[in-house]
This record gives sequence, structure tokens and C-alpha cells, in this order.
Amino acid sequence: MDKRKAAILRAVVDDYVQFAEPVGSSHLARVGGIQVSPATIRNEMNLLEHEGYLTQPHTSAGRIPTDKGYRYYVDTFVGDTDDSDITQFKSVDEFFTNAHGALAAMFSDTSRLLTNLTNYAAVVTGPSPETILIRSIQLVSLDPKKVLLLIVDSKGAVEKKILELASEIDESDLDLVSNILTKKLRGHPIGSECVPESTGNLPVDLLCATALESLKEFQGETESVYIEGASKVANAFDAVDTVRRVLATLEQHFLVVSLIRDVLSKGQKVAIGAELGIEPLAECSVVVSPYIVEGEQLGSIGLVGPTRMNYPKVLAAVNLVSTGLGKRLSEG
Amino acid sequence: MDKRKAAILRAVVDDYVQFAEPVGSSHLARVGGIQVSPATIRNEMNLLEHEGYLTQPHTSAGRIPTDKGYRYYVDTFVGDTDDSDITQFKSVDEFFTNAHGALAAMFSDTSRLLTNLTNYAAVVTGPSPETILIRSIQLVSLDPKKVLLLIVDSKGAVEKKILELASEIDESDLDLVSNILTKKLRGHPIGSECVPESTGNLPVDLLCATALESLKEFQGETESVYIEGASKVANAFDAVDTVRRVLATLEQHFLVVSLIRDVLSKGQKVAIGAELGIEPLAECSVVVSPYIVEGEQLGSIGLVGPTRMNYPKVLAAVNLVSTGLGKRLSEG
DNA sequence: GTTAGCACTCGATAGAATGGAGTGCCAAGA
DNA sequence: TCTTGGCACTCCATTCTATCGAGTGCTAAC
Repeated sequence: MDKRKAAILRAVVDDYVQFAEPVGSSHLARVGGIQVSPATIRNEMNLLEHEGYLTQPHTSAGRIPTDKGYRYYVDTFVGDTDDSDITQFKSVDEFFTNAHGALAAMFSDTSRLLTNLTNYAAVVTGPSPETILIRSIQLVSLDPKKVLLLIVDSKGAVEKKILELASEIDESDLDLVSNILTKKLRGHPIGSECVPESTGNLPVDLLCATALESLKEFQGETESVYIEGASKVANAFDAVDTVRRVLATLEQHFLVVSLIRDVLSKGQKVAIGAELGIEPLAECSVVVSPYIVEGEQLGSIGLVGPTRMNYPKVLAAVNLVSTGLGKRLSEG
Repeated sequence: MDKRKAAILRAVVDDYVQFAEPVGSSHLARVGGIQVSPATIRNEMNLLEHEGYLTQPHTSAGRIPTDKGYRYYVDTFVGDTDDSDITQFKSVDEFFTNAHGALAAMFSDTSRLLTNLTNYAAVVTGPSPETILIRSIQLVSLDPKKVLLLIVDSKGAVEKKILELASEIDESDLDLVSNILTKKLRGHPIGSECVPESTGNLPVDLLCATALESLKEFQGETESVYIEGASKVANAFDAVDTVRRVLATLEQHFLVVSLIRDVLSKGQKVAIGAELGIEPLAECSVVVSPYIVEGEQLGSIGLVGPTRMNYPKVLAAVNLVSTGLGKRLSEG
């Protein structure tokens, strides 16, 4: 395998990965960064084909890589990962420094349960931030510059997050701040605004501010929606573009949430086709139900499937799961 | 809307929901439970169409329900949910009486992170049961016949489950049993077999047995796999049957797990197409990486996409996430 | 070793022919 | 008046054919 052949193989893989179309010799000469004529490329491609790296879907088509071709590509060219690839993943770090909520697990499991029962896509929306009240706030030292922020809420659930500090902080100050914050925020909803107050003690004020800042971020997290089983729509529709259209819409979580809210606010349990008012979901229906915790409607669950869905079965499942979830959360 | 027309509408909806084919008059006369001739059904269908409940995809096809037709069906016939529908959902109860693991949330969130980074399907396999050791077992009374079983494991994670008892149990016996079980099981893996021993005290022995029985069930739960973003394959392939084939395979979790294990055991990070050895995934590739917790390989993460995937990007993402997960879990 | 030229291949696309499921309507029967 | 068998009609789905063109392999010239 000489250098030019390798370059051609690489260009074919790159191009095919991007466009999913067989790659022709003249196309490659134009855009592939290979500085020889199409005829030369054809000769090389021919060799590459005989060596098993490329193949043709049919005689008069361009080439696509074989498994062997991909294998060579991976073994030879991957590892050159330039940093630009890495930096676009900066969110990863952030993700792993934040622990995730306890309620979240319940909701996503519930969503999964519902999708398994019905074979349609299931949605569970968490409580809106206003309905969850803070009971107490604790700061726990992990190491001198790392503090674990714990929020115990009125449902007894615990949300936690790791704070990175700019400077070291004294153990005793942690308790102080915990007390200040708890006093200040007890009984307030988790996402509420709060202005830090000066105590005249700089490190304490600083920590207070950091903690309050980070508390704000929970607002976004608690206004939550869990969609599972989206892939089930692939079974519900024959046309692949319908499948894609519906999947794309389901990914817009805010749309799904407001859809469910709309249906519920009309006092309905079922919305059908055009009733949804969302063009891409014209061939879908939605079945919803709120779940009630301690007499209060905390959130809702819903189900998205094709208009030709099995309504009796789905309604039964949605009702069952919403009562189940309500009861479970009431127990605390 | 007279009774017969309603019956016909209902039959059309039922049939169309099941078979997704326009429903013809003679078909309905044969199997729809309507005891009149096709001609009569045709007349009725014609009326239903003019009233907006049915429509024809084209002149010489059968009828399918309109949104209005589904609406009438739901408003009129649903609620007759017979019990047989409900009883098939008995798993729901079971689901809500069992709290779910703390690690589980981490794994499924991680899986979701990875699928969002790459736009392919992501897999995270949890630690095998043997590597998680029991540290202590606590029983807490919820009400006289309900006991909460808590297992604290060597990673500090807490698994819990609610036990329903046949008869009431004394508070003091709970502590006794907690101690017996902790002594017996401390240092053992969570899924290990254990024979109850007689203490001569009947209620205690009974509780012991119940608890041990329920401990066994954690084995299945901890041998866990979290697959997110399966729906992304709809974007990766044009052919709808390829999409369905791949989705169906991804649903067989044990297959996916053993696939990932195979690749790792060969010391590879990438498996391509036929290398996977799974016919329905012949057009897929897999990128895997173990994650290391305290020097020990606890589990693995993987990514399933089309062979024509963006390998450099995916490899970077998988590496990043696996180190992130390992670090995060090491912190405990 | 590289390149232009050229005949050739074969899938993709469009258009025409065929078959059949299902309809609407009518007239006869209950 | 309601129901039913008969029948002409419609129009999609399927099959077949013809055409087009992207891309190839080969050859001969550079």
C-alpha cells in the first residue's frame, strides 16, 4: 500500500461517510485533495478494489469502502485526532462534575416502563420548579477546593452538585453558609431568585454567591421531560421520512411539553392528528394524564403514537402508570 | 349516528389500527362482525364518509378513519376497557413498589450524553454483579406490614426495595435481622447465593427468607445495560427495513452486551461490519471502551452506528466519556 | 508512470400497459 | 322503506420497456 493509494482510500472513506454516495474518480480529483487526473485515480481505485479495500455497488457506480477498507482507515488514520475534535466536547467535563437528581431516575424509569407497555413513545414531565420547595441546604467538604452542595426538597428527594472553588475554604465556614442558605431559602421553590447578602466575611460571601449561582442551574434541570422509546415510531410508520419527521419533532422537548400542557389544559386525555396543531405530528395521536401527588397535580405523563394506535390499551396503560407514579411519589 | 353506523365505524377503526390497510366493505362483512351484506355496508360507509368520519385514500380503495372518526371512536367506545387489558399490565404494580438503583441514573445519563455527542446509539454496561460487594444491609419499618430493604454497597451506593410482609413484624426483630444479614453477606457480591439459617424464631426466619429472596432479584438489575439514542439509527440508514432490523437487534440487550464484551476481549476498540459477527448489524460498526474505577475495569461503554460513521470523532467521544465516567465513579 | 479518449455497462428514472380491489348506483326483492 | 346482488367504472399497484448518464476499463499517446 503506497502513500497515494492510502490517500485515495482515505479520501473515499471521508467522502462516503459524509455523503453516503458512492465516490467516483472525477469527483475525487475535484474535491478529494488528490493532485492527479481521474484516470490515474481510476487505476489506483481498481487496484484498491482488487486488494479488497473498495467495492462497487454495481459496475457503473463509484466505489464505497469495504469492511476491510474501514478497518485500514481506522488502524492507519485514526489517532491523528486533532484537538479541535476534542474541544467541541467540553460539555463532557461539566456533565461529570455534576451529580444528577434522584427524581430524574424515577421519571426516566417510568417513561421506559410506559414505552415498554405500549410500544409507543412515552413522555414523563417532571414537576415544574415552583412546586418543589427547598427544605434544607447542606455543604459538605470533599477536598479543600471542592464542596458538595446538597439540596433536600419538600418531597425528601436530594439533589446534589459539586462546586469547584477558586480558593480554599474553612470547614467551619461551610456550616455557617449552610445555615445562612437554609434560613434564606427554606420554603422557597428550587428555582427562585435570591440576592446574596453581605456578612462582612469575604470567603463566606464568596461561597454564598457561588452556591446561589449554582442553585439557579437546578431550575433548568427540574423543569424536566423524559422521553423514552422514540425509536418505536420506526415501527409505526412505513415512510422513512415520516419516521424522521416525527423523531425530529420529539427531540424538541419544549414542543412536546407544551403540547401535553395544551391537551391537559383543555381537559382532554386524547388529542388526535390535526388536533395536536403540530404539522409534523399530523399523523400522530397523544394520550396524556396528569399524576397527582398529595392532592396536587405535580406533572404529567403522555404517550405519542400514530393516529392508528390501540386507544383502549394505551389509555389503560397511561392511567395505570400515572396513578402508580402518583402513589409512589406520595409515599416519599 | 345510528347504532349500525357506529358499529361499522368501530370495526373500521379496529381493523385499520391492527392492519394499517384501508378497510373494504366485503372484508368488513366477512370478519368485522357486521351481519349485513357488503352492499349495505357500502351505503353506510358512504354516509360515514360524507359526515366526515371516514375517508378514502383514493377512489377505488377501502376506507380509513379521519381524525374525526378516531375522535368519535375514543369518545364513544373507549372506557369499555375490559379487565383483560388491565391484568396484562401487572408488572406496573411491581415496578412502582421497587425503588431503583442510584448507579442506574448515572449510567443512563452517561449513555444519553454519549448519544447526544455523537448522534449514534450509545451503550453503557454496568458493573457485573460480582464486582460490587455488599457493605451492610438495613431494614426499616414503613408500616407494620411493609419494610424497606436497604443495601449499601462497597461503592457507597444504596439500593433499595420495599418488602411486603405476610404478617406484622416487631421493630426489634428488624434490627436483629439487619444484623444477621449484614454479618452473613458483608463482603459478598450482591447477587450471591445464600441459604437462610434457622434461629429458632419463626417471624425472624420468615423475614430473613423474604429478604434473601428479594436480594436475589438485584442480580438481574445490576447486570445492567443502558442503551440510549437508538432512534438515531433512523437517520443513519435510508432503507426503513434496515432501520427496523438494527433497532430490533439493539433491543436484545444480551446480544449487545456480549457483542461489546467480545470486542473488548479481543483487545480492540473498533469492530466493523461483518467483524461484529451479527448478521442484522452487518452494516454497523461498534466503538467500545472500558471504564476504569480504582484501577479495576468495572464496565464498558460503546457506540453503535453505521459502518460509514465518523470514526475519529466517535473514538474521541468514547474515550472522553469513558475516562470521565471512570473518574466520576472513583470519586464515589 | 500519467493522461486523454472512447466504447461499454447498468442502475435510476420516466412512461405505457395490465390486473384487480373496491366503489357507486340501479333495480329487484323482502 | 330497507336490503341486496349485479355491473360498469375508477384508479392504484405492479410490471415492463425505453432512455439517460455517471462512471468504469482499456488503449494509445505523451
